[in-house]
Amino acid sequence: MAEKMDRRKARTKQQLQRALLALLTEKGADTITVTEVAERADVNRGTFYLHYKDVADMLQQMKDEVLQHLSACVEQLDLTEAMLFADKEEPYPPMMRVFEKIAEHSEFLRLMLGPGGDLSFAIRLRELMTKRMYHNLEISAPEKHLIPLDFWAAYQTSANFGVILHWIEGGMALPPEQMAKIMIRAINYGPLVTIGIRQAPKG
Amino acid sequence: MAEKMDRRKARTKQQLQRALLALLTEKGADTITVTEVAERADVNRGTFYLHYKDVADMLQQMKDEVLQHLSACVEQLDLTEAMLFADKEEPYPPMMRVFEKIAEHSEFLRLMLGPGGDLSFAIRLRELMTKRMYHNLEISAPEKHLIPLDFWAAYQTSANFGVILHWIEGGMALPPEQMAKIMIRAINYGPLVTIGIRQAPKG
DNA sequence: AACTTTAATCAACGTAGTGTTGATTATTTT
DNA sequence: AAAATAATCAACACTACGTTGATTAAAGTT
Repeated sequence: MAEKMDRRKARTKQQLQRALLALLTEKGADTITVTEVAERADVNRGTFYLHYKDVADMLQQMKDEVLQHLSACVEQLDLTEAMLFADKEEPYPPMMRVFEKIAEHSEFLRLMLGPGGDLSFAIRLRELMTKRMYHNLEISAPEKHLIPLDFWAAYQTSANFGVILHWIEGGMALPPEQMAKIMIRAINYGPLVTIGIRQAPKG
Repeated sequence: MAEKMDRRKARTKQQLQRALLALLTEKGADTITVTEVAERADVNRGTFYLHYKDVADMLQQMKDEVLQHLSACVEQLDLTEAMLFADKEEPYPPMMRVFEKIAEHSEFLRLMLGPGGDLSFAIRLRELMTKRMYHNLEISAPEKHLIPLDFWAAYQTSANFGVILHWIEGGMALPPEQMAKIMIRAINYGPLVTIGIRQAPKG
């Protein structure tokens, strides 16, 4: 996947990415020009086109990379396993690793998920986060209920995503370990109880 | 708030808005030019500048208008009142009016909340939807709990917003009446139970 | 209906960013 | 040391921008 890259190519690509990141903290993605990125990166404008088609393409590639990284972590999650940890009052390790990865890309994620961010990216990330978490539960969920199943899923997935968003927006004040705990609890003590998949905790 | 407008001014403004809406269904907002909007609206390019600063400004004004309309509806909500209707199995009328207003602006909302939409707008809408719903509850919420209060709020508000998003994304298949029911149930039978603000329903 | 005010049109202008080209220089790999 | 690859630079035509001033059309006003 990652072929060896010419040192020069890798270096200028990094310069360009840093430049774009810096510009994103200053102004909206829409208003950033190739000229600006190149100037900021101290690179000839023509050089930019040796790497990317335009600014939008560059951003897209960066998004894809981050999602790729996060995806690998999320793949490791197993909700059934996670529930055991919730009862033991311990953070579920794979969940911790997810939050650590998020923290690793904090700057980029904060930009892409805040106002001025990219809704398409947020939607993809939400799907990534929740698809795997619930794909094995859907079968066992009851057919008829107070709320249609698809709406229940929307409720649940958005809720979990909202917790993550809140963490990112708040500058990731809490450590990944505590976030893992909170997340598991949210999943465990949330509407899962209501919908009857899981027994209510004693409290 | 709405002063009488010269017929011409109102007419061309409408033409421009229709043109922008049409273009938004075809391509990303970033790539839409003043020239395109003017051409599509069958209006001189210079005329555009008599109404808006640029395309971004035009979109912003349209967003503000829609949010203004929705805000008026949401103002009418009272969560305490709403809970009574949940028990009675009836849709809470002010909630219905909210969903009717959403349906009224369905085209625009679908565009702004889907991929390619505007995250800033989504965030503002989420805040609008949920701020009023929980502002009176926060006081009565317990201090210490399994999940920090701000994370619980993030969970809850995102969850509710997710339900609305799901409805919009799905083409608003269910009628506002049924959505009002679902929404109230989600609020009522959700983690409110868990956090102890409300007694668990008998089921 | 005549008058006045306001909008929209049109052509033209300099400006800025775009995407590409070909020739040249610098760096890395082999 | 030689070959291959990247980055630089200047120049190009092109497109959209935002603004201007003069003109025409349509609305509101008395």
